Amino acid sequence: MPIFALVDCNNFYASCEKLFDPTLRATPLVVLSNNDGCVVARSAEAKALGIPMGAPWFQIREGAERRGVVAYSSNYSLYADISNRVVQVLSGFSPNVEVYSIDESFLRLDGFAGVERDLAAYGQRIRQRVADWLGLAVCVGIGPTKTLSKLANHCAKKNLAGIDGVCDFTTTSETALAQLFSTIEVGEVWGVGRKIARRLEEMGIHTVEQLRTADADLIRRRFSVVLERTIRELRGLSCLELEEVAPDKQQIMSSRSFSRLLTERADLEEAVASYMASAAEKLRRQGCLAGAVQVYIRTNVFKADVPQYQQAVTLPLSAPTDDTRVLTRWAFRILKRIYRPGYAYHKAGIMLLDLVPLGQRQPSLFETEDGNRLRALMQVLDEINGRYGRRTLQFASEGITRTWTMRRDRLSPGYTTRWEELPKVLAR
DNA sequence: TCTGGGGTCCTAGGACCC
DNA sequence: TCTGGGGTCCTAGGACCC
Repeated sequence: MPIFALVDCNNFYASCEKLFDPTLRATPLVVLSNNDGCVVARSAEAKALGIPMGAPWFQIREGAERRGVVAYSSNYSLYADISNRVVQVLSGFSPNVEVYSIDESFLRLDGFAGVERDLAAYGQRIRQRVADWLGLAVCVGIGPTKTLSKLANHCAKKNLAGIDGVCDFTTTSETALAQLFSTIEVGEVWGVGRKIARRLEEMGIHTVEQLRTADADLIRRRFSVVLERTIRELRGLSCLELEEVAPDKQQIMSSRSFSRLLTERADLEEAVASYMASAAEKLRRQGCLAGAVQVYIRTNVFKADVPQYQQAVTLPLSAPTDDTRVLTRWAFRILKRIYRPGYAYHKAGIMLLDLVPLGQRQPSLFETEDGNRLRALMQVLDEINGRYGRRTLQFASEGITRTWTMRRDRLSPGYTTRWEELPKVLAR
């Protein structure tokens, strides 16, 4: 029988911000989405004050600040770096780790039950080491399936069945499990979102236990095989495997809201060129070529009183490519086609689709350029930017003054990723 | 003034094939 | 009155996750 552990960092972004600034230790703190838009993470203190997840910051700012809440812009290079360190530590506890998201990893613990006195104690050692080495709090959920380990993690966080942040279902009796699951809302289950939860409620299924004991065939017919699989996982039958090697992306997207509304095509071109540059870099890192490009632009959907417009066009390429210049050229063509003067644009995005690995490239019959030379150029570009920082070398089309880039008014230093921003320790 | 970004999977339906 | 059977592929839309 497989055994999964799900390790999840508590209030991850907020905790990262507190890590290098001890004065924030007891401060209610929130982290904002790109463009300083919405609350996407809250420290325990901010949660205790009732700051809602996802709230637009401009709406709640005044009240929150009055109560001492401090807001930070998202600092993804910091979070990504800390995340990698957490994974490093976790790799010391299991040979099989799946990095599920920036703040969650699944571990296989099969066989450990024979060696360890009990898995909950092992979970405690994981918690202790992450706390000692990184200063972060994590919770550990353990179960015979991924879905159950997720649920165990939920219980550990809410202190439902776990003691001190660890909850192990593998040693919980069937009766105790049934009793516990009767107290948890069905919406807490991994894979049951708002819509499905509502439909289940209409069928009289309110708790995890009711879903677990529901008629799987009926659920399959009324919903889908996905939810049926969830039921089997809740019953302890493992249907989802550990994915240790992240599969290649099937599409790469890059989009941002602007810090101000844009009306000129030239400004939109700068944004589209910038998004394309970063998407194409990701594409090359994955060793793939894009077979199609999509560009979209839109006005601010929240402003009902101004003229609205949005348009997206996808263009298949005659030959797949990873060359930023070629991709940008096509993106500009699409932009030219969908751009309408007279609107105030709020957001643009690009997508790279139909990705194929380099080795499966189907050359065009009419190809004349030397592909290797072009590839070398992109390689040099990526190496320089990888070594000296993003946009050390950039395309002129990405813009120089770039007055439209997203707002990041409260950005913390790159504590672990920029030499000039390393924290200083002053000895006296 | 101000409302995020980036993904995956499944299903239904239409077009097409023999 | 009555109109087959068995498939594949693609796309759009909807659900979910973080």
